[in-house]
Amino acid sequence: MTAVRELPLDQLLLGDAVEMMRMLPDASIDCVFADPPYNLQLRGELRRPDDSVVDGVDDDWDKFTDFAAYDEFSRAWLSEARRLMHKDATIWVIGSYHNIFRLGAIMQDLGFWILNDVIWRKTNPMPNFRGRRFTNAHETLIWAAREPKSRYRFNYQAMKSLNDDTQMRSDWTIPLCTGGERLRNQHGLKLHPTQKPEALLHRVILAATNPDDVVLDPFSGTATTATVAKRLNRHFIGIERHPAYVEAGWARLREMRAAPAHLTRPMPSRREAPRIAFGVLVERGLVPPGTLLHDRLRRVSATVAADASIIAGAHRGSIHQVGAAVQNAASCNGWTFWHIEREGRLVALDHVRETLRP
Amino acid sequence: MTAVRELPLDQLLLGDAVEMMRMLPDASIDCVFADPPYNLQLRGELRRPDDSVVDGVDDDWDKFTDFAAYDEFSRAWLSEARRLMHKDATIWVIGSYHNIFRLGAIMQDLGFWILNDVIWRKTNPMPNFRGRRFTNAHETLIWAAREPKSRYRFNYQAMKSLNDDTQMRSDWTIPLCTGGERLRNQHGLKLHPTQKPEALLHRVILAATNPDDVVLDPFSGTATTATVAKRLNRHFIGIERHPAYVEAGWARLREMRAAPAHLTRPMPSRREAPRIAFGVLVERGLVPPGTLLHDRLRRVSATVAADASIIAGAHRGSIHQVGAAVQNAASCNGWTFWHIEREGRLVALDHVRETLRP
DNA sequence: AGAACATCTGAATCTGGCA
DNA sequence: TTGCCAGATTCAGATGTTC
Repeated sequence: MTAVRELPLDQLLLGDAVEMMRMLPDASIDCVFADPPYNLQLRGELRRPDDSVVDGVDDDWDKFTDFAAYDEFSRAWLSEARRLMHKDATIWVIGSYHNIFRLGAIMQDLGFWILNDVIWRKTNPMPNFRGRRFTNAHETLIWAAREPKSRYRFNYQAMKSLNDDTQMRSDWTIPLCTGGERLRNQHGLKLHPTQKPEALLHRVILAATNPDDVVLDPFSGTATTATVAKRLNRHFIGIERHPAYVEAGWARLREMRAAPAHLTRPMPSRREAPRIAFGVLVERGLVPPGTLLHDRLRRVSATVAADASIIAGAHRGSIHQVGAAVQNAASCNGWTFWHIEREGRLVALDHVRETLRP
Repeated sequence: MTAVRELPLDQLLLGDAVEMMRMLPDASIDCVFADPPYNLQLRGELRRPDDSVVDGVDDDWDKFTDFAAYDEFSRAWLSEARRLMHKDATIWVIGSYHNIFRLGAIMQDLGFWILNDVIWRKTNPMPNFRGRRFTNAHETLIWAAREPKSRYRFNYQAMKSLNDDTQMRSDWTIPLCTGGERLRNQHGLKLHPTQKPEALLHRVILAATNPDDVVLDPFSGTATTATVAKRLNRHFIGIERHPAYVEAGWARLREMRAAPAHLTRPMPSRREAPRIAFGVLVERGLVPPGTLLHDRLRRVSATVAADASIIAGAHRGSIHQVGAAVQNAASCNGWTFWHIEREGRLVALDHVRETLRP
């Protein structure tokens, strides 16, 4: 494969993460999700965190050789990922205490701007059999923008909606991937040691992308990221070096149907809603010239002029400017500060404005 | 001050962390708890939606020019701490995404052996006022042994007892330090910007030390670590460079009474652990160690231990077991059997527990 | 006295579009 | 790039005030 101009959209690419990423063009990716292997073994084999817990090999880590090799490997793929990300793109990286501190520090050194660390709290973690430590009941995700000035996407209202209408917190309680979702071979053994739950990717993708965005997973495994991306009408590119995983991933993708497009758009946020100027309310007679505006407790009032400026004593200007002036404040949201009287009760301008929205 | 041979036990030392640690002898400390500056990089004033100003951390001690400066500072104090720790000692370090990845990587580089990363889940975090990120609802603790071969202390049964008789997980749900526990100045403002809850230190110290062990806190602040260590009959050494904090710490220590020694020993590990959900009340100070419990008619009484077991005569165990034993009954609901005295009246534990529910 | 309501606050890397 | 300014944005819990 040689470098391509056009992105290979909705593909699982068989090959090494860094080598394959080198083929892709700069600034072409909207979001990266990466579940990197955590250790480099002597034969170049890559192991993942859960593997080490089961096998008990975590105690055998040779820190001097392996930390350096792991850091070099991490810098290589993170640098390539950063090149592929456009200015406002974000990246998610998941790991455990074995590797996440190194990954986080390297990301900061490369110029990524951490937005949150997010905890995946497992409802059903593997117990600690030897009773010598706390049950390892979580993994850590780092969510970062390409750079401090990125104007990154965050679907705040969608996350709030997903969480009973309160802000989504940095700790997510989600079960392990088990049961029918867990891919198995002919012998009923799990196909991949660390298959992530689709619920986790659902939240990641819904939080940080829009429909038709391109999500890259450089350690695709059995294509959980790609599968959820397809369901949510996002484009995906997966890279995986084990042919068996790629094959299983394609089979999984064939089974997945995308949800109807209108259901996968994030909950519209007020920030992104079309702006409605106060003048429109005046023009259309909802707040005719001469109307009296009051603050919530009727301590101050103002009069609406025909040009949608308002007048309070010596102050004249926008609803925001005059609201700030009468409070002696630096700034003010006039939409929520000012009210009009309707049937004897005060109603915020913000509420009046709602009647103009679809 | 010059180097000492004997440890200055149960003292708050006024001075710089690294300089003061240099005075102390090698391999003399059993456990370190460190809450270093987080290197927050706050760019401007932040206001709540109601336009009030958030009182952020703007202290000089949290100002570093860049990551390199922060790393150098971190390597210096972590190296000294490691020299002071004996072979089997452990260290706890708390931080947020701003600094914890750098700290974790440096700890690994210095030869510490990470045992767990532990998440402090805050029940009542400050929201994200701008709706641009996930609510920052947790902080991360790293628990590490001095070296891979350390035979470190972990009071497994005490942790299990504190957690409803199931293994203590790596995520701990504990509220912020507020209310009466929060130290304030004459004007009612918080004395220290980042005072940690005693419940957090209770769990840390109970998990990883024995009575009479020496706990070092190189960034002692208002002496939360020292205060909880005293309550649990551990020795402490606190280092703090701000005289006002040291003074407040001494005042706080004078108020604290150590619990009776036999109540602060961890639950014997061979013993069948009781089925309780009582530990949270002990940890949060609602039923502090040493509290006397009575039955409704004050015919029998028992004493609360730090690990939430209770003692009545020769009986020691859960509130349920001891309740059954003193009645010569097959079983007993300790929540309704045992009462504490409040303003001269007996209140059932079940009622005390209600205050922790929403 | 107690319920109902109002106010305050906590380790925070906290906006975006247009001229 | 910088400056201006419209306007979007909060949860749990403790404490204080009013009815």
